[in-house]
Amino acid sequence: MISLNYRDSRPIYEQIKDGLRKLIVTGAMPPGEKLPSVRALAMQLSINPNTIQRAYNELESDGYIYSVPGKGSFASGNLDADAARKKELLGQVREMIAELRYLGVSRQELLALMEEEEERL
Amino acid sequence: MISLNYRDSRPIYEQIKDGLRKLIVTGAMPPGEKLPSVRALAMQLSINPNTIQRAYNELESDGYIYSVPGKGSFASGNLDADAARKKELLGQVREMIAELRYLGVSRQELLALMEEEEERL
DNA sequence: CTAACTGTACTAGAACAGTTAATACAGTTT
DNA sequence: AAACTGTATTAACTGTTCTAGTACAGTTAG
Repeated sequence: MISLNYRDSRPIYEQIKDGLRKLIVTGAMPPGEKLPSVRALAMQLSINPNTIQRAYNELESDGYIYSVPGKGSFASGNLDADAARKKELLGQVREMIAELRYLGVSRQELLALMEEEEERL
Repeated sequence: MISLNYRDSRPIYEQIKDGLRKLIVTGAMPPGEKLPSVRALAMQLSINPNTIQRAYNELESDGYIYSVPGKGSFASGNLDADAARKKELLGQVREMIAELRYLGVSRQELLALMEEEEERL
């Protein structure tokens, strides 16, 4: 479900956040679906429950999930979170495209990249 | 020339790396041009020379600059470094575009983003 | 030649972030 | 009642980042 890369310089809780957010925005984890419990996911990934809790906390702050003590944590179809994420991504893509153009990547090459991604839908 | 953001979670030496790489890639720092000395840049930014040295070391490892003891450090028009950076950026852009599409960003919106960047050249 | 510059190297320490560990408590489910 | 849930707290360990101080050798300008 989630895979960790210990060679990655990014902290584990960030990798978990990214992994779960990806599952949610792509619809693999539909709104209302129950996430694995803090302890269960910790055991599955062989890491400390506190690290999972931190990831869940931040995902809840960002509006991607909501947690109910005693019951569990659940995916939350949150439009505000999506809008914020979209804004963030667009800004990053903009910068990268600018650098790629400086690096000599042609307009056609970038368009081809987009078409490629288009077919994957 | 380079600006530091202490609120940024990224380490200072990384911000310096990114800033200098950007100057080099965009041609603002043409091949052969002398970079500020380790001590001069450290004084200008009010940080420790060791931090600058670390940034320069990594930039040299990545092929963006070359350093000559006693003389200084210089921008190095390195095609291999550019190719590696290009590959890295393309991979990231690819992932982001995929996520943006899932977030409901239309093909037209992405194309508009590219055209926008195109006009800046 | 000498003084002031250059990159480079090394050690030591402070500060911080990330992670683990061990408990504990209260609400929910079976 | 037992086993689950999220949540909270405290302590300790580890690695990274950054600063500080010092040193050495090559280069350049006076």
